[in-house]
Amino acid sequence: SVQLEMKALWDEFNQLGTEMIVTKAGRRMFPTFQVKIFGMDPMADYMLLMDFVPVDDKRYRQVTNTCPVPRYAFHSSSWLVAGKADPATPGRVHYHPDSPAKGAQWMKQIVSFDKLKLTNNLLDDNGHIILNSMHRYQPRFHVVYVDPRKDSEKYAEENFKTFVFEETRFTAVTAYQNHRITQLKIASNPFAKGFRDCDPEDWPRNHRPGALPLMSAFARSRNPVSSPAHQ
Amino acid sequence: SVQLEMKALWDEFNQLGTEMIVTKAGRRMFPTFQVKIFGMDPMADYMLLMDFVPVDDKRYRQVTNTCPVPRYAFHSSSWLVAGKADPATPGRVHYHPDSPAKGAQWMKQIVSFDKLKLTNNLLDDNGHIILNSMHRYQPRFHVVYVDPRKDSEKYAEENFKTFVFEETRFTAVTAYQNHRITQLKIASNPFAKGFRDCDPEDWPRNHRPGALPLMSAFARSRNPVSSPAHQ
DNA sequence: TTCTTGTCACCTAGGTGTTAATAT
DNA sequence: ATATTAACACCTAGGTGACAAGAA
Repeated sequence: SVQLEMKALWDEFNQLGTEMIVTKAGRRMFPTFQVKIFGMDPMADYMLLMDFVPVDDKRYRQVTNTCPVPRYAFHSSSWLVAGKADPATPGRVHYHPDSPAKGAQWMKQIVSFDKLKLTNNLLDDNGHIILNSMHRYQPRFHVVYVDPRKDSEKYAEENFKTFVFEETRFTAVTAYQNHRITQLKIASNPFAKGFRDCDPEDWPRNHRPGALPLMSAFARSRNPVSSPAHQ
Repeated sequence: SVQLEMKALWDEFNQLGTEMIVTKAGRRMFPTFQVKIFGMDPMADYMLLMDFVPVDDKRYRQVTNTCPVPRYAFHSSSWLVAGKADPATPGRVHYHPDSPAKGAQWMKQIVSFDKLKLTNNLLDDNGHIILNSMHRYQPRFHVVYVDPRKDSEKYAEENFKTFVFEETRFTAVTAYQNHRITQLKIASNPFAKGFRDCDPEDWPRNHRPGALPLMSAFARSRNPVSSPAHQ
């Protein structure tokens, strides 16, 4: 069995509609996909990998807020279907760089996919995961038992196990669309500390799930709740 | 067979008498021990590891230069035997973190031991290599073939191969003793760039073996050649 | 108008020798 | 006198969102 790490943080992002930046050079995910694994054979070899499947066949676009009141005249509020998905990207797979390794090795600490990078470059030759911007994806985690038997291909089915955590779904974007996502990233990603404007001490040390994310009063006051948009 | 990388740099250090810093927290080696490997079975598993053996049973001390002429009144010039070695340190071993891996994996790129750290802390619990300061050591590189046979212990001898490069010998120190070693480290280690005082562009790009190391004229003028000391 | 790209200041994380203080 | 330690400034290396300019 597999347990998602930082589930509370994933939930918080998922509630707002997680966005992940894709760039030509490749961008890491935040939160990072990390799991604790249980129940492996300590002496057997396993490969760990991830892939990403489209959640639907839709392309998204940003809803423009045309409210005339100045204080609401910022940007946008929620997602709108913009048509059929773009042609599928090469369905790449990311092997955890420690693969293959013994079950004991995998289980004795958190397995972190922090080397995994997302790109929108269809011609990428760095082995990064290629995604279409403005499309939604579901990360999947796979465990492959390295079967020592000579005819191991026959048992491919039973040596393969997939785990899906719906709270890790996200929209690939080239720039953040939802300002609250931006603020939550800034508040919780150590590498974005330079953009914080309050309570630098309080995160993530004293963070309790359900507590308000650390945003400036300004950020907190606007963009109240994203609600489904009807055309 | 195994080929030492950066041999020219190792030779240059060795000619001056290589010193490696040891600290409580652990210090990397510079130059880093790196090798190219040939002739493995691409499909077989191997473990790669290093250890360090005392070159002799001597303890060293610095020769004090008592020359009264001011311009030579700096510090020291060469090494002197100071007595029998201190009690042996725990003979630790450093496994390359990618171990075990297939021969094909090891051979397709340079194998670098840049995670290896040296410490003088006898109680170290970070798995670092423990050495006595002011003692000389010979790094050794070992390749272990992971024998799939059930009674593999019987073949331990033939599945084990050791490589020694004498030019990688060094004296463990807590602070540099030979100023020319300091200067060569500063000139060739990118992390010490902040201490360079000339030709910042010229190293190591245009470095030819045998060329003078980049030192300030001041450093070059003093400490001319270390010669063996007789008591 | 909407989306993408490249550059940037500002971070994290950690590897350098220097230096002054301390230990032996 | 010699050896060790700890704090420090200055690097490498690379992960952030902001922003302005460009592309579709």
